[in-house]
Amino acid sequence: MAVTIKDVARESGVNVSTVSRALNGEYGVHADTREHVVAVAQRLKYRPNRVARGLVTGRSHTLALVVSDIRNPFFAEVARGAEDAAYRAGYDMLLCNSDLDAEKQMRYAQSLMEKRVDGILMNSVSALSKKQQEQLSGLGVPTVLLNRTAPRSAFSTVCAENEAGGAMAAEYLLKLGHRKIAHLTGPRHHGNMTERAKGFVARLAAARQPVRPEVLHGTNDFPGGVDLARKLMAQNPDVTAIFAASDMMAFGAIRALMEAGRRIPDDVSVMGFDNVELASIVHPPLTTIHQPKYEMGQAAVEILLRLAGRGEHQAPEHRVFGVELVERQSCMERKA
Amino acid sequence: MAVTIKDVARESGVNVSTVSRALNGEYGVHADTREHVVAVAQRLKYRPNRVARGLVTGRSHTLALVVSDIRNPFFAEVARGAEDAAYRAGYDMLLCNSDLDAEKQMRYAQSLMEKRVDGILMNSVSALSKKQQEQLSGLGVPTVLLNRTAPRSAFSTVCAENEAGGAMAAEYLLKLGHRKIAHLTGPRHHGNMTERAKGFVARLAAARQPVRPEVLHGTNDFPGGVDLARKLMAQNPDVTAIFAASDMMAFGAIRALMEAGRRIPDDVSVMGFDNVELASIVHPPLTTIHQPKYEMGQAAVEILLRLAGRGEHQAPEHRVFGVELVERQSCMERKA
DNA sequence: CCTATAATCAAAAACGTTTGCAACGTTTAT
DNA sequence: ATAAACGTTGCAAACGTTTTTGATTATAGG
Repeated sequence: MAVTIKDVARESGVNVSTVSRALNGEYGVHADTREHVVAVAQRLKYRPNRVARGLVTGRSHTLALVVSDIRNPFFAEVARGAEDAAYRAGYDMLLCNSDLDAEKQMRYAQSLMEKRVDGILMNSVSALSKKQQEQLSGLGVPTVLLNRTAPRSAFSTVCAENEAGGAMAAEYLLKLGHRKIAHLTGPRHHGNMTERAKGFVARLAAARQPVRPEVLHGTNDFPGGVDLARKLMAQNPDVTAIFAASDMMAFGAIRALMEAGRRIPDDVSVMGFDNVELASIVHPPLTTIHQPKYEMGQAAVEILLRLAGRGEHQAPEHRVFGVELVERQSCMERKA
Repeated sequence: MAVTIKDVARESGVNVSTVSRALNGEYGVHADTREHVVAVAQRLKYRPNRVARGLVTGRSHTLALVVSDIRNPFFAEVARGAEDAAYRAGYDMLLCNSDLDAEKQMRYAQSLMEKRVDGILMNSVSALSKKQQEQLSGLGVPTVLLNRTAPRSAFSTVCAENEAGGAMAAEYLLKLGHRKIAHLTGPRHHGNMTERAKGFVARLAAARQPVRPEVLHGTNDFPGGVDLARKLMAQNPDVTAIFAASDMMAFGAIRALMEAGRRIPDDVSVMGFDNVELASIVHPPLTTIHQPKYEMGQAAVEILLRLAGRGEHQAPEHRVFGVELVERQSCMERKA
């Protein structure tokens, strides 16, 4: 039905191998024949079957991005950066939503390597057991982990300076004169979030007059923020500043605080982490720690492409991105 | 290197064809041999090469979603619905960001059919010329258009009741007593946005005391909303209600109004369209027209799967989803 | 006991490419 | 003049499946 390389060969009176070489711009075919073949191919509207090509070359020119949920604006931004980089290199990108579900994650991984993807960009493997992680890295397909420092594993990684970011937040809140401080974060052992907390409390503890923040664990999303903020108001009504481990949690906290009649930043200052687009849209505009999401996605596929290039020889690569505080209007000096 | 069907055949002492049938659960292989083959395959950790399979079957078990930008929360939601449906059916989904750029869109389309995707879910083809559209539909791969009523073309479509939604907004604003009304929308001839505007002005004109809204065209995003709202305040400072054709534009408008010292909803009421997650997060929570984004994505791939199932015989399918007004706190009765 | 039928499997032909190797004619070096 | 080298092309094998066809056996019926 579709026109194949054989049709082009027959029509232009040469062998299929010559057509292949001509069309792929390989060395060793006369300029005249190449020209002729190209013309015929164009006339017949020939389009190579990449599946067939993939079978013999062993490469699919396809990457995969597996995130917990593309609706999370953080991942959407990363995805865009990744896809742009892939597109530029002539690669396509599969999208997978894992919900951080271990079984789903493994099923995806299986399917992806059955399709011979050239590389996988994964959000997190924290839900996976040690054995599953080994199984994954044993698949032999280049993999880079996002927002995860895994120095000793076979995986490459791309992440932000989470710990430094936490410290920056602490520094800022301290500078504004806050002493009663809380930290709202995700589940325990959440990788990068844990790091943020670590940097935050460490910096607070290192102050001239050390402060021990209240840290509450919950789910890393809007409802989680609402929930934790309510809990906080119940048990520690006198906090004047809150640092949330993600913007979404910060939004939730703001909602809960407003509903309780607290003014922001007048009564309580709120900080986030990520700097998603909405951070500048909400009211009040959120002061937060920016991490370069787009660039991180981009960098991840660049690593992937490098890894996929050199066949077996894959020493993992690691890349960490700087963060910066972007000051908006959700924080102010503590009233005297 | 990887273990192939031949290895399984050799190891279990049968022919490859038998292995294939056994593993695919086809008729005509003895229960004992099937059992044995399955056991061997499991022991060898055999994973079928889907590229090879795709070459002979002609199906890739892959769908493609091409949207203008996955960072748009509307598309993220659609994408999630689509991907979930695809996953359930054992399909993978490619993600493409077109930026509504015609050339990029065509390049994607080419690449996708070279990879033999089984179906394409496209955001819009409005940027494409007539000729390009024909070229696209001539590709022979099932395609469903999102948010586009294209009754006469070869494409299937999934969209929301845009016109009715616009009318609902008008009705609501009218009921609140507003008479000086503006509509902020996207570029002219933007398909679904045009329909929203149409329903909106029509309903307004049909009122007992007809009102002619001010309608301004701009870009369909946050900055566009900011921009248009500023323009509006300059030329029509006395409007008391604004209906934006998308939530993102509404957010922009809110920002501009607030910066100008207008209170919402006290001074001016604002409505959006889409009901993205943020709509309930921003302050004030946005009154908007909800469209079932997740379900629309889902429905789109269901259609795609049906189309892909029956080979050539593809009569286009059309599905339109109802919308509903969700009332929050960005609108109030016009002061007497 | 022989044949018709069904069940099970093996053999081989596809699917559409890429690619190593041989063949060929022409030029260059010896 | 002959051999070597080179540039251009064809031939055929490979990639890992599915699927069609055909062969072999077992089962049953007459």
